[in-house]
Amino acid sequence: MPEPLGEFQRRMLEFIVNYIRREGMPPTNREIGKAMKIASTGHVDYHLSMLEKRGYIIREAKKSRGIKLTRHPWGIPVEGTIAAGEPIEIFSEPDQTIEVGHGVDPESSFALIVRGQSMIEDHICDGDYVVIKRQRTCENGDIVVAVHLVEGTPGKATLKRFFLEKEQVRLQPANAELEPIYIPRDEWDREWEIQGKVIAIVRHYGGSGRAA
Amino acid sequence: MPEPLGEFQRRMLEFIVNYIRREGMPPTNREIGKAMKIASTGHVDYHLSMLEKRGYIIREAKKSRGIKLTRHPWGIPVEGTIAAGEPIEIFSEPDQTIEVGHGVDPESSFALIVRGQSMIEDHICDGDYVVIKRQRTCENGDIVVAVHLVEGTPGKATLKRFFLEKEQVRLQPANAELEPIYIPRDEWDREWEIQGKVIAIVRHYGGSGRAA
DNA sequence: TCAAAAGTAGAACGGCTATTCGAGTCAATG
DNA sequence: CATTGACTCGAATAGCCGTTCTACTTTTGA
Repeated sequence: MPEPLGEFQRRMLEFIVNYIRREGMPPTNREIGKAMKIASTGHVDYHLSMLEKRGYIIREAKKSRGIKLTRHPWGIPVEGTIAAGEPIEIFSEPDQTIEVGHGVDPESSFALIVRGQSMIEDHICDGDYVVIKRQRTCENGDIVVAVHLVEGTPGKATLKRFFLEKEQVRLQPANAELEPIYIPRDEWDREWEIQGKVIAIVRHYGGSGRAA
Repeated sequence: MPEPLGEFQRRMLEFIVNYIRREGMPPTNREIGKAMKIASTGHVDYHLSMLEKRGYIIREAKKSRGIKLTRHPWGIPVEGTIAAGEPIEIFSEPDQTIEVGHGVDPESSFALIVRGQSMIEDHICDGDYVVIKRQRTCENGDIVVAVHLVEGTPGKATLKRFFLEKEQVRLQPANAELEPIYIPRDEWDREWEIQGKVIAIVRHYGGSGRAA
C-alpha cells in the first residue's frame, strides 16, 4: 500500500514517529525543520505533503501538530514464525505488528509466532506470540532464540531453554517427546548465536489468533 | 499520590484522556473549553493548573497542546486476582494497569491476575494476566468470569470454561484434579452472572511477573 | 541537451494558542 | 458581617503555527 520513500523522507517520518513516542504529541512543522536541519517551514510543509500523498500520515489542515500516523507506532514487528520440533527459518513478514505496551522498547524487541508444541510444557502454545528482547547473552534457564550460523550468516533459528553445562550447551525444548540439542562449547562459540530472550508471551482467543 | 478531584475536574481530565486516545494528540485549551462548555480560555488554564498541581498532568509552558498525562491512558485496569480451585473475591487494586494495545477498548475490558493452577491444562498459569471483555453472554467453550450472586449482589467469582448442557450449566476448570461445577438452569438464571470472557492472556517473564 | 520534476530557501500572512490581568460571583468560615 | 478561597468571565497580548508565494538550484528522464 504505502509507496516507498526516499532516504530523507524516511528519516523525517522516523523522527515524527520517535517524537510522538517520546513526547506523546506530534511535532510542529518548525520542530521537524529544526531536527531535520531544514531552514524553511514551507520546505517542511512540502515534505509533509509528500508523506501524506504517499499514505504515511494524515494531516488536519490548520491544526497545530495536526499530524496523524496511518499506522500507530506502538507495535513491535512480528518478524516471522518459529518452531517447534525442527528449527525453521525466521521469515520476514513486514508490516505485521503486535502491541504490547509502552514498556517494551520497539527498537530492541520483536515478536514471533510460535508454531508447534515444542514449548508446550512451559505453557507456550501453537499460535502464541512470544516477545523477544534482543540480546547476545542470557542466563541459565532463559528461553532464548538461538541461531545456528551457517558460514557466518544466520541459518536456522529455534526457541529453547538455555543451559550452560560443563563442556556443552544444552538447548532444552519443553516437550518430553523432543530431545534436547547438545552443543560442545567450542562449536557453540563458533557456530551459534543468541538472538534474544523471551520476556513475555501474548495469546489471543477467538477471531484471529488460534490457540484454542 | 494523586489528590482526589472534584466532579468537574474529573470530567475534564476524562475528556483529555479520551481526546488523546481518539486523536493521538492532546487537546488545546480552547478545545477543552468548548467540550466543557467553558467560555474563557483563562478559565481552562485555571483548571489545568489545578490538574497539574494535583499531579494528574504535566504542562509544557507555551507549547501548543502542551499537556502530558502522568499516567498513560493505554492501560486497562487490573481489577484483582482470580482463582483457582475455589472461587475467591475479585478485590479492587486501584491504579494498577496493564497495557495490551490500542485494539482493546479500555472502557469495556479489564484484566485479572490468575492465581493457582485451575486453568493449567489450557496453559493459563499462576501469575498470568487474563484480559477480560465485559459481556453478559457467552458461547459454549468460552473461558468466562462467572459470578455467584449472593442476595443480588456480586459474591464470589471464578474463571472457568462455560458449557450449556441440557438441564444445567457446567463450569469446567482445566485441571483434572478439580471437579466441574454443575448448576441447574433455574439456579443459573437466578443466582449467576457472566461478567465477561477471556480474549487474551499476557505473561511476563523475569523481573516483576512470576510464571517461571 | 533540454525541459520537467523534485527539492530548497526566505519571507510574509492570518489565524491559533497559552498565558496574564482585572473584575466579579458564590459558598463556606470565622 | 467580613474574609477567604474557589470558581468564572472577558479581554488583551505576545508569540507560535500552518500555509502560501516567489525565486532558485538540483536531479531526473526523454
